[in-house]
Amino acid sequence: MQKPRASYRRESAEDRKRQLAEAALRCIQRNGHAGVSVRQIAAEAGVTQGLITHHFGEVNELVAYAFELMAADIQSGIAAAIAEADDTPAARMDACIEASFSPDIFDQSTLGVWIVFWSLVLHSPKMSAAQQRDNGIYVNRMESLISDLAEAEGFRVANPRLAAIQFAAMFDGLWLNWCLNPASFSPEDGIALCRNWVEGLRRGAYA
Amino acid sequence: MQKPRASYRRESAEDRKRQLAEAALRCIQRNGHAGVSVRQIAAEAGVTQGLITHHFGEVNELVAYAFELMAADIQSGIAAAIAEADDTPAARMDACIEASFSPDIFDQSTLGVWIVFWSLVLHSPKMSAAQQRDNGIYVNRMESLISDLAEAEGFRVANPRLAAIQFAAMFDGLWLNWCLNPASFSPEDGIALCRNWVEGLRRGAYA
DNA sequence: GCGGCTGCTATACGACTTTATAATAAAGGC
DNA sequence: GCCTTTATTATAAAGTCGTATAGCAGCCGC
Repeated sequence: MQKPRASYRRESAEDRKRQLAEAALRCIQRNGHAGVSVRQIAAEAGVTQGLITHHFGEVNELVAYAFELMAADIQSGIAAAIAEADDTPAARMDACIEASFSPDIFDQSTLGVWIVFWSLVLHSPKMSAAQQRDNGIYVNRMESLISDLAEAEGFRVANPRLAAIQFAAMFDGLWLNWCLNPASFSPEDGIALCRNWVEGLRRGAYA
Repeated sequence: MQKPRASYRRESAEDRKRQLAEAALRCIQRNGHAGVSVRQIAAEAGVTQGLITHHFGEVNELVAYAFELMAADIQSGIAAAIAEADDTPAARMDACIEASFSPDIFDQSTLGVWIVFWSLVLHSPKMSAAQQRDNGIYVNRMESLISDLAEAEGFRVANPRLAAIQFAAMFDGLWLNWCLNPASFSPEDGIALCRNWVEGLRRGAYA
């Protein structure tokens, strides 16, 4: 009376982990927190539950892995845009701003997943560690952009680190608010607002 | 073999709903999303599970109610601080900033709950409606503060509504980031950063 | 073409979840 | 002091959750 065993493809651990993580992202995108479930994710990936245990031990590990994957994607998107820009601090700063509001990132289903991740950070050490890593990279980049711009254009920023934290927080806040209420402003508005913020830097508001 | 029925106090619907909501907040504070559970909340409130069904029908309703309660608290705290300030636009703006970083609001356990709420908004119509109401009030206030300040001090802000949205998003972003990583900056830093942002306004960065 | 490694399936178990329903007792009106 | 109202308890039913375990089967080396 047993179910006949299903046929399957054997995959490398790395590939499979990625597949599972991507399935997890789709589940969270669709169902929010409710999507964080071994069964749902396994079904989405077209495998059985045991496979998640096998590769990750526990679900939190999988979720943290998915987070890191997504964070790396976002980071590399922004980094690439900056690298492609003209090699002036102003152009690089602007490229960062534009990339942050590009459809790849500034997308409701992407950000919806991101918000769920945030809510997990406080209660999962793995997630917390991953978030701190990611945020550190993020803020460091912002700090460089700000410092370089200040030096190139000859204005002063008293504490570039703090300014960078604010800049990063502003992005997060705009992402969050737009995701929760997309009608309130457009991506172009977001870009304009961030440029204004930089203009404030130039005019010595942070000196 | 039945359990002897426990004695209890009868309370007005309003009081009981508030008690349940407060218990829910404590549970979420303690356990994040896992705290959103009829059983946990009922235990925390010292009542049986059925009572939640009785008063709210389903859990989401209770959570939304708790959200509104907490949102109203935060709003009234900030509103009170503004009302107590000197009646100049600059003083009122500053009071708003300081209140936003006061220990009542800028508190990890408070913000931790808040983040969980955010993550629920996208998947719960009730929560979404409540969030939009709350956010609307919030942004409106910011817009008034900005417009009044601009008029009083004679600088120009091209789009006060958008500026207000950014200001609000900046608060959210700073709350979020500090909550996830309290070591990165202090409340005083947050206040200084927001003042700098206002200084940017004054210097015409948003004209 | 034949073993062996291990990725993978299938299944079971126990704890926990929400929601529904009937019974009970507390409190207010009279 | 009784009677009604209804807030509240107790309990059940049905489902989902995560984790563990046993063994099959795809693939690699030979």
